[in-house]
Amino acid sequence: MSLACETCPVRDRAACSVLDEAGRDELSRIGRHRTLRAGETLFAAGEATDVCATLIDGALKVTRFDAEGHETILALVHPAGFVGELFQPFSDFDVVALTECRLCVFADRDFDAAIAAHPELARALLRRTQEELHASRAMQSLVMAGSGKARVAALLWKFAESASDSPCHPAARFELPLSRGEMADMLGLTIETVSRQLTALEQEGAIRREGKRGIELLDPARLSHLFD
Amino acid sequence: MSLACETCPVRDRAACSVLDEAGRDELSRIGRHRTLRAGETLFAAGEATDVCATLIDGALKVTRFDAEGHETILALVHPAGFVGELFQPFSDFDVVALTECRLCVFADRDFDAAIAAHPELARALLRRTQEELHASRAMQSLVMAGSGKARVAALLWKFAESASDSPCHPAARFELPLSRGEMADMLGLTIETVSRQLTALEQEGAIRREGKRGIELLDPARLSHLFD
DNA sequence: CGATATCTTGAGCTGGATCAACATACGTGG
DNA sequence: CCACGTATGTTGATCCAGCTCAAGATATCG
Repeated sequence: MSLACETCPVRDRAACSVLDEAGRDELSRIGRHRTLRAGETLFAAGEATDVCATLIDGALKVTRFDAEGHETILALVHPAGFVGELFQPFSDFDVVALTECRLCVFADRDFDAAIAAHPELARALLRRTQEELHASRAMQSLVMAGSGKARVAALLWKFAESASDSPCHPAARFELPLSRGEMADMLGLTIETVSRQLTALEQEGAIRREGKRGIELLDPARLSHLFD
Repeated sequence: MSLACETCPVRDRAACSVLDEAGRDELSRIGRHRTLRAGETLFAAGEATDVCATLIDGALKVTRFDAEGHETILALVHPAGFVGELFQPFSDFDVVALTECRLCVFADRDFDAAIAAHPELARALLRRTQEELHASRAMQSLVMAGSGKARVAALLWKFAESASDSPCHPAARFELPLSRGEMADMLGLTIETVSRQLTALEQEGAIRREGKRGIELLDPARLSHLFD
């Protein structure tokens, strides 16, 4: 079998995990693996969106460039996540690898057929998409209403949560997965402002920095009360 | 039949339009009509989300209040639109009627069963949700990157498009469906800034105002080049 | 006709952007 | 191993778009 689902690290978390043996076999025949180097583009804005994919390993960003060449990061995609606009002919966003990535890629038309054949797959994808919509709206409200410090604090919190094994409990110590510039692009701020807010948070005793990317949460409560 | 789908004004645009006669009959048995007065709340943040709904008539807003009581409008819902988080136990957002509304309401558990029984319904909902996600991300990038004038111009454009019968062509003249305050809440600006940007756009010759809510597009190109 | 809500306009203030300098890490080749 | 170059991050100084506060203007309605 080409896709070797048996050894897939996300086989029980990805959308395809809701399928039975036969369904997964079918998907494995229409899909193919692909790897991306860090910085490589999966879809580009303006191009035809004829494929979709499940991320097996690594991290992707969904971004948009405005007229002046400024990049906005709209979402991050983690392993087991799904990308692709099944129903829109052209993409308005770029999807780019942040790190080296392994993906399971499907042609849109094949995947749409699989959705029709396997209702539970459609339902799983619906669930995923509703969750993404929810996350997008949460981000939108943060960016629209929150101050620079609140945005940085919320992003730190999100990273702390995803670095922790127990969900909804932030890790006390973690490494930032993004550079200052990437954080700025996610938050609609500049590199300088992100840097200054991190120093401010450190001076207030909310966090401690270790090197460029290491963060220790000294006072999670103080951090979380800055947003929400 | 309780829901009288035969006379429903959105029967060929709503998610349920993909169902055959039998499927629609089934839905009509599990759903019920509800009307909301302007300002009435359908869901409130923090409450259990045990129902979902298709909007038949009127307009809804999806909003969030931050700690200081500031409201952010995250999305508008138009007739044939669908609201409801099928898979999340509690809502993080309020859904409130902007105008008097008629809705077709379903219990989440019933609707989920209908999705399982009718794959085409799941697919239709998936499509709708992907489109909403797309719209949410477009809004997010506008708010993160765009100036005040760009945001106001983009909102005018959106209203002009939805006021026009032909899609993708803005109406030359239309009435603003929102107050200045509601526009400000959608754009992450203040009432004063929205008002000032409208005056600026009028002085530049891009638009002409007629009374408080009437807008005439004098120079659509000048307007649209401000964003995107 | 006054009362209340909505909108516009003006005058300053401020948070984050911009511009600029410096610091630190990390190769790569001499 | 060190010298240098590049990428990344920090800090300082200034500027400006949009916020805040305040005053009028324009409905709309009993």
